[in-house]
Amino acid sequence: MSSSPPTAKRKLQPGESDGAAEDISGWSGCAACPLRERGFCAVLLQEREGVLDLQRREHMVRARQHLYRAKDKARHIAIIREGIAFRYVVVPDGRRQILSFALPGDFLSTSFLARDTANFSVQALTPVRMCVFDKADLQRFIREEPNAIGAFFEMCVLEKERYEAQIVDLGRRNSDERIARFLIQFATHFGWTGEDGFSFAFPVRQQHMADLLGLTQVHVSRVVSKFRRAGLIELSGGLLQIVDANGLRTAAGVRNN
Amino acid sequence: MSSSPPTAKRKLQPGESDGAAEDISGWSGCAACPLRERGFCAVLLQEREGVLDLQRREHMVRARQHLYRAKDKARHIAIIREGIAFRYVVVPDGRRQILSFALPGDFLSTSFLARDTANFSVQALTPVRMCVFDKADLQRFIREEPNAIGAFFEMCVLEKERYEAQIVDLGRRNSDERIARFLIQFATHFGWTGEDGFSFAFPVRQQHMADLLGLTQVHVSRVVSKFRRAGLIELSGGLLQIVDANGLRTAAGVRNN
DNA sequence: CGTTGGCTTGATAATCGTCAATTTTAGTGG
DNA sequence: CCACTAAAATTGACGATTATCAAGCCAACG
Repeated sequence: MSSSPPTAKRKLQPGESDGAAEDISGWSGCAACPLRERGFCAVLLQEREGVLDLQRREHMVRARQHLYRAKDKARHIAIIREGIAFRYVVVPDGRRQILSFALPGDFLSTSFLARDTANFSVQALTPVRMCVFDKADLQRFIREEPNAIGAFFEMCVLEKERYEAQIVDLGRRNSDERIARFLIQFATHFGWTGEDGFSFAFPVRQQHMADLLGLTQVHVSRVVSKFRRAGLIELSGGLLQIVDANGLRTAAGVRNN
Repeated sequence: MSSSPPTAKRKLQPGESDGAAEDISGWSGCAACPLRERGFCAVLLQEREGVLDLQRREHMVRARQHLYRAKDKARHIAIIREGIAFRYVVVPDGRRQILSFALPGDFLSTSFLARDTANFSVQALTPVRMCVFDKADLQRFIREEPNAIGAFFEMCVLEKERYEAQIVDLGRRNSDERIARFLIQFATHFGWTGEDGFSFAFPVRQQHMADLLGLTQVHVSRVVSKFRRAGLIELSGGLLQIVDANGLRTAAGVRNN
C-alpha cells in the first residue's frame, strides 16, 4: 500500500539544532532603523505620532540558529530588522518543507498574536538582527490603539495571499517554473524592477530552494545549471545576476510582450 | 528550455462558466439557522446578545455556479449556510488549482474584509445556501464592535494555518498520503471521530481532489481504487465510508499506536 | 592541507502524467 | 419506467518529470 516518499529525505545538518536565540544586546532605537517608514513599524509610528513607548529589545542571532521552535510557547513577537529567516516544518520521516521566508520588515508571523504556539519552526538563514516585543505588551497596545489591529489584519491577509500563490506553484507548476518564479520574486523583493543585468546578494542555498519548492537539492542544481547555461542568470559567490530578464520570465511561464 | 507541464491540463467543463449567483430569496432568519452557535455567527450573536441588526439576505446558488469571480469587485461578504464551495485559481495554460473548500459556517474568505478583489474564484460544488452581508455594513459593524475584529483575525489565522498544512502536503507528501489525508480531514470535518465504519455524504469529484492535491483525475482514480481494493474505504454513489481507519491513517503517513 | 559544506554530474528508477478507449453512473425527457 | 445522453470513473500502455544513489569537485577555513 505505502509507496516510497516522493522527495528527498534530509539528514539534520551539523549545527542545525542550535539553541534558541539569546544574544541580547542593547536597544539602538527606531530613529536609525531603515524600517522606520515601512510595514508594521510605520503603523506603530503613525499611531503614536512620534516615539514608540513599547517595551522592546534588539536581538542578534547567528545563521542557522533558531528564532522559534515548533510547539514552543512564544512569549515574544519579533520583527526582522536585517537578514533572512525562514519558517519550516519537518514531517515525521525527515523531509522538510519551508513555508516562507521572513525578510527585513516582516513579522515573525502574525499568527503569534492569536496563538501561543505554531506548528512551524523559524530559523535564521543569514545572521539576523531583530526587534523583539513582549507579547502581552503588544496585545495591550493593540487594545488601546484600535487602528493597529487593522494593520495586523492586513498583514495576515497578505501572508495568506502569499500562501495562495505558493499553493498554486506547488500544485500546478513544474520545477523550471517554480524556480524561475522564485528567483524573480526574490529579486523583486530586493529592488529589481525588471531590467537585464540586475545583481544582488543571494544567500539562499539550493537546499533551501528545494525545501521551499518541493524539490530535491540535486534537481534544483540541475535546473539552476540549465538556466545558467541558457544565459538567463549568473549565480555564484552568493551573488545572483539576472542576465536575461525576458528569458527568465518565459521560463517562469509568464507571457512576455 | 521549457519542459512540458507536470500536471493535467483541464478543458473547461460544459456549464462551468455559468454566470454569478443571482437567485435571491427572502431572509429566513438566524433563529432556525444551524450555524447560530458556530463560527462567525456565534461571534455576531455574542456581540449583540440577541438579534443581529445587520442587513443581510439569503442566496441560493446551484452547483457549478460561481459565487465569485477572480478580480471582480466584491460588494458582499458571504457565509456558507449549507453546501460546499471551493476557491480556485486557473493558471494561464488552463491547469486549475483548488486552494480550499468552503464548508458550512465558513466565510467566503476573510480576505474580502481587507481587499476589494481576490485572485481566486469561488464556485459551488453542491447547491449552496448562503447568507450575504453588505460589505460596507459589515465593516461598520466591525468598527462599532471592537471585539469583532478579533474574531476575524482569528479566522484569518486559521485559514493561514490550513494553507500551511496544504503547502506541506503538496511539497512533501506523495499522492497516497495526500489523498488519504484529505479524506481523513474531510470526514473529520463532518463529524468522524476515528472509528471504523463511519459513512457520510461525499459530493467531491475526483477532479476536485486532483485539483486540490496537485494531481490528475486519472491518478486520483487509481489511488482511490487501490484504497478500495485494500479495504480502507468504500466510495460510491456519493457516499464515503471509512472501513479501516487505522489502515487509512497509515496510508496518510500518520503513525498509529 | 585536510576537512567540511555546498554544488555538480551520471546512471538508474519511481512516481505521476498523458492519451485514449471503455464502462459505469447519473440525469433528463418522453 | 425506459431510453438516451452527458458526466464521471476506470483501465491499459506509454512517457516525462523528478527522485535516488553515489561519486567527485571546489572553495572556504581553521
